[in-house]
Amino acid sequence: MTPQKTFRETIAEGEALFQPSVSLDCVIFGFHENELKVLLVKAKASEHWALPGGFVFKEEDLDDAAIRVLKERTGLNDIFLQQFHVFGSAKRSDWNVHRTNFKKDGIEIGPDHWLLKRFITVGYYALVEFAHVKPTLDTSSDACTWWDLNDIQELFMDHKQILDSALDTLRLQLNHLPIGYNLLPQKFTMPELQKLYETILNKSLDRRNFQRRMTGFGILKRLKETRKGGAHRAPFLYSFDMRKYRKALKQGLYGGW
Amino acid sequence: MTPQKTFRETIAEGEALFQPSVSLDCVIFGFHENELKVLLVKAKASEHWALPGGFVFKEEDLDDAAIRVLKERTGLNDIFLQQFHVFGSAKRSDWNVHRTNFKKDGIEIGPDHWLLKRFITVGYYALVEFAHVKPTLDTSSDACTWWDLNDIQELFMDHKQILDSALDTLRLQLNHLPIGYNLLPQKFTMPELQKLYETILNKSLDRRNFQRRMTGFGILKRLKETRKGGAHRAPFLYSFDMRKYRKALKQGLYGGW
DNA sequence: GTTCATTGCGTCGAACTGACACAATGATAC
DNA sequence: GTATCATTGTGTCAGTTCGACGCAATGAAC
Repeated sequence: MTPQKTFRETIAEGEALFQPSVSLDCVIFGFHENELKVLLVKAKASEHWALPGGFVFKEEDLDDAAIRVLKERTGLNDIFLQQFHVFGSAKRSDWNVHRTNFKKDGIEIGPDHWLLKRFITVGYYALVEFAHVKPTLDTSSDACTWWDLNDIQELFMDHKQILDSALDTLRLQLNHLPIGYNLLPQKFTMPELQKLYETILNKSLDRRNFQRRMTGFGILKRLKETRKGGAHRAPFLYSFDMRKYRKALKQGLYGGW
Repeated sequence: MTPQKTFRETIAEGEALFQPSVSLDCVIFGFHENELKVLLVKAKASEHWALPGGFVFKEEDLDDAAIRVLKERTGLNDIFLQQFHVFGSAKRSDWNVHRTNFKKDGIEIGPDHWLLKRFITVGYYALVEFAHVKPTLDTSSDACTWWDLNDIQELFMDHKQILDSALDTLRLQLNHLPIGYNLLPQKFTMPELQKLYETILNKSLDRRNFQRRMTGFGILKRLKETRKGGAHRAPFLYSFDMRKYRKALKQGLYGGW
């Protein structure tokens, strides 16, 4: 069973397999070399790169479908994954434009084909540890790789808008959720954590105030080790105190009212 | 065209009219007599009360469908309305249980009828001014009325869960959005605004600190008038400074980082 | 006019925030 | 081996905010 064949199969049998009208797209964030990255796929159906997405099997929970898509693209289970918005504009998909692209691959689909119908898509965003991800092709894609957030100009259909919306959500969540755990390796230094925050917020923070604030949350454990090998003074390594981390995940970092 | 007839028509023609698989439900919050209220409908299809909901026309934007449902139930346009979560469990709907209820109303539907299929529903929550709402029946309901939040025990399908989720979202939004504008009349007193916050958060706040904080946001205008007629000192009336209010809606009340 | 719950305004110490100083560290250059 | 120097750990300090509470003014009820 070649990939091409399963792709054809999916296209042929999709209507029977999937919940109609509904799709999902994942904005998968990673952090590498002090830059925020997004995992994109090059869809066969288009010239453009796209967010990894998929459809929901008829007996499958929506959230499980998102977990499945993530697992298929990254090889990862047990990941921070959250829906953030539904994109339901009537005109958001224009698959008909892409019929010709299918043709180029020798795949003919009729004008009433299920793939050409209107889809309402649920946006999920995921935070993953860059080094653990093995970007994996699926049968409907030519490529699957990390993109630097700053290099992304135009994407398939409304996927750029979905991406921007996910970034907004991430920036908002940064205020009341302990984000670092999902994007950094288990052990990390304070400057690394700060770079992550600076990158997401796109603004520089005071080193000393940042440290005071983060330690103040009480969700970090300072280890005895330091990160040697840098050109200067070796910073301490930290890891998350999982008990307090989970508590903060539920309650939020700020009490609010 | 009697209501009963359009109900039958909708049931008969729905498959051709609506986007399959997708529905939406609205959690409509109001504030009255110092209590948080939710607008519910008594569905013909069930013994239970339900959230006002609907389906998406084939050429209609998802958000427009929510606006339409809200307009139909409340008579209101131009309302604070926001999607907050998608409920996509495969087992969330068990319409088959309710086939018998249709039968009681003399409506027979087959086992493959579109209404019995699986739906993924998008949850919207709305904040409305209680006094402006005219609860309006639709053709699929026996009743439509306000319920006190505390009196709601069990609802249709998973609607109680949807309601609880909306309330969580509202409580979270309270931290960074100027909420009062949508739930209170144009002119209101500080104690009234405080009661609203206390009701939503289910906890009492210090009168003086509340006032300092709210005025500190700079989105309120104190009017020259006072609310006479109360048994004691007449409190000043306030209204929202719309320019600063809209700015706060976009930027959030707290800077965060 | 007295009563009294409620409202407007203010105070005070504790906690937090932003800006910055200074010493310690550790690889690199010489 | 030692000087260099960017980077890190820790601390200070003034300005601001926050939670708790005091007190006088108000206005309907008696």
